[in-house]
Amino acid sequence: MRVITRIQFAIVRKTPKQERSRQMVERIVVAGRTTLVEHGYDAFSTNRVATVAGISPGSLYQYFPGKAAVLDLVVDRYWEEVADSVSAALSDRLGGVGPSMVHATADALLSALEADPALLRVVAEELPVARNRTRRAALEKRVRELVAAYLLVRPETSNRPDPAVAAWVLVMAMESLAIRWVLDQPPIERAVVIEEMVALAAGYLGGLTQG
Amino acid sequence: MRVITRIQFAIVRKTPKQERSRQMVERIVVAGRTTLVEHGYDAFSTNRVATVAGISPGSLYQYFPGKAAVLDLVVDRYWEEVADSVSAALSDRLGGVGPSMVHATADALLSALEADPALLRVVAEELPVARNRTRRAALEKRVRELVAAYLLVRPETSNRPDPAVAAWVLVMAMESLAIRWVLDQPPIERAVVIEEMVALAAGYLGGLTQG
Amino acid sequence: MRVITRIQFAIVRKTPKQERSRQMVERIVVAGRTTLVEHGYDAFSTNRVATVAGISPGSLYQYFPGKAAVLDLVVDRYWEEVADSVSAALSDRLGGVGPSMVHATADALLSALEADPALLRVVAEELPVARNRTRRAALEKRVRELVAAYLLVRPETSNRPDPAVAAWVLVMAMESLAIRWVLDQPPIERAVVIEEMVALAAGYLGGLTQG
Amino acid sequence: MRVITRIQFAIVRKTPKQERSRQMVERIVVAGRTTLVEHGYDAFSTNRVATVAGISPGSLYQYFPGKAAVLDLVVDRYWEEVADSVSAALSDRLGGVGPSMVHATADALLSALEADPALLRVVAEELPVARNRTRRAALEKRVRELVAAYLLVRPETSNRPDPAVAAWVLVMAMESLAIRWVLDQPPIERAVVIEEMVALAAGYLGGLTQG
DNA sequence: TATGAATGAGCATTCATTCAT
DNA sequence: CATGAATGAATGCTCATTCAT
Repeated sequence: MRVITRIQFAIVRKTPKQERSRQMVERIVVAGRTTLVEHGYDAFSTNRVATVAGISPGSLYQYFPGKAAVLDLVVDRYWEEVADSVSAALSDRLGGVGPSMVHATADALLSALEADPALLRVVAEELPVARNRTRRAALEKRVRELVAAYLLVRPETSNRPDPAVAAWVLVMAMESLAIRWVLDQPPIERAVVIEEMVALAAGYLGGLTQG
Repeated sequence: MRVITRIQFAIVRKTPKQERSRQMVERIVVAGRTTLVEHGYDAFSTNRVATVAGISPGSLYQYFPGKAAVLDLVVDRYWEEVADSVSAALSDRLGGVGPSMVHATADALLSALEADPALLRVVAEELPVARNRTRRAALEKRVRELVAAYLLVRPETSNRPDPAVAAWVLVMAMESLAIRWVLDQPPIERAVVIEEMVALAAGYLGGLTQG
Repeated sequence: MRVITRIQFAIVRKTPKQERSRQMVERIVVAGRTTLVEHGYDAFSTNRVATVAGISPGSLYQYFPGKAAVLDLVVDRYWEEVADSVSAALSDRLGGVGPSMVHATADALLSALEADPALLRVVAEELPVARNRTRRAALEKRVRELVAAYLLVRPETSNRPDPAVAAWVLVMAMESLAIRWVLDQPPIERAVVIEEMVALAAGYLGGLTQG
Repeated sequence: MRVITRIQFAIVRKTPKQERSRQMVERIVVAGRTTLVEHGYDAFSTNRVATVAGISPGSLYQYFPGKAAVLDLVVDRYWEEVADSVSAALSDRLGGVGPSMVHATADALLSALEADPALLRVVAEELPVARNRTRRAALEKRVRELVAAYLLVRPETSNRPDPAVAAWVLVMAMESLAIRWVLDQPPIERAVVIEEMVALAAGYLGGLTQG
């Protein structure tokens, strides 16, 4: 065990150079995220991000090819975090019955989005969506495929004719509801939205009511 | 008839000054919309909008306090058009049975969004959404209240405990699905999305199947 | 006469707007020339030129599409001045005999170049020649054609088989010698260089010795 | 033989340190020249040159005080090559008769310039000429002195009063014509320019026709 | 010595807004 | 009212040079 650990160290550990580079990238991404959250997209200039990161504008370009790349990484990280949470919750319950799975997933999604509403606001509302379109689409696809797979494996859980279509509808609706609930703060209790999301999914699929 | 006309005139007619002003506002809004559709948000500069409107940049500031105000009005108009279509479809069917009403509404919504996909793309994806937040929220509210009223008047159509909450969920889900379907062009037939939207609403409310 | 004058005024006079614009272009060109002469090409930045011209950087772009255009105009003006002097001297003597014509032309060329040696230095030595290549080539061509025409009209003045070739050789040699004499300041009297230039031309053409 | 070798070694061999240094300077100069030829002066950045030389930007500064020094040496080398060719041709014919000497020299000059037109273009047209001024002047001087010496030794070959002046005029004119012919590619045959250059020199000196 | 990450002043250009005419 | 020239702060980015390792 000890030996294996050592070998893993030898393989996984970065050289000092790579390590320092990774740290700078991290500092810049954090600075970018901070800037975005605290001052919005308009303030997201390379000079400002560099200043917040405590480096010179020139140094930023040693780690990123340009402003867009910094933004991309910040946004990527964000959606990745969200997708990770949701995927984890979804995967954990994949063997379970319908409603509780939806419930857990909705809960996980809300939690992930609630973690940093300010960043969610910027990412979802202030950004030229074109920028994060691809990434967001990729993550939606990832979740969608998970859902479609589930529907395919357990056809008795759904009345809908096409699992792919059903997955698209479900993921889109759930995502939108969750985002809007977090951002718009309608006078609806957290537990209530989740219930409603479950009801929406359950009612749509029909078969879930038996689960 | 004459009298009525006069009265209407008295009420509706603006002074010449106001009338001219209204026309200029109109020209500017149209110019802004055109610019947005044809060249995207990046090209939406006050100078360009003024040029397209056939006026000088200075004049634009006589009718709007700044660039943001022009953008706001353009976006307002757009969502107003969409909301008008949907409200009309919804109001027309308010007396009817559930599923067909949802069907008609979804159809109307899709049609409204399909009318100018280029503008929808800009408004929904390129714009700093914060800008049109208020207005869009207002329009969603308008439709939501209509739906809530319906659910209140016909409680048998819904199993959901809180009509206001149900209306929020429904409107949000329908709007999101429609927008994404138009913009992302997933491989789903138009008729199919509508069916799925109906199924989503029907399943959610539960009672619709009986209506 | 008075009437004609008035008409000419009406035709020639610029509108106040055009006049103001012309003055700004002038100010910028002068500022560019000054910058070039006093601080060299490295200092020729749009911001500096604008500052020297007493305007804001943005204003420069109302009169020129970019930095290159300002530089081009400065350089154009310079070579035009030089070519004008030389052409004038050449044209004046076109009917005269050989050596005195060459003498007068060389004198005119030297005088033109001596007028602003600092600018000559920058234009001839510091500039990315690509920039003023075209213009300089055009002016050389202009003078060359004049010379070729002369040689064609008065074949007895030249022993050289091809007037076009002879013109190319003469113009190039004279231009180079004049520029280098002004810039390098070799220990050669002004009168002597001119004499030598005359001798060079006369000897080359051969027939001139009779003039 | 062995002894001689040792002596040569003692004289020629640098200490290992000097030797290594010389090699690095060489690598950098070659890298600079390559960069200049392949990508022009704009690409001539210290970082790029260092990369091409296979060293780090910091190391470059161990061998050169700055970018300018690298450029200077590259340019020096170039003009030295050219001057070597010309001097050689000139020296070879120093004992010979006039016209054939001029012919051979002009031919050598053209050949030297034609050897690397890309570099000639950069050196003669793209560079801030101020940079290579000194060196180029030195090389012109070298050739000039050779010519002056010849004129002094063989006064019968020249009608010109001052050999130094005549040498200046001749060298300048020949050099300029050759450079421009190579770079501008006028519609003149190679043999023809050489003939014209010979005629120019011969006519100028006058006495050559007798030689 | 050699390195190469870090620097930071500087660049050309844009555009929302103002204000004298 | 209308104009449009003028503004000037701000932008993304470069690159010759330095210096801690």
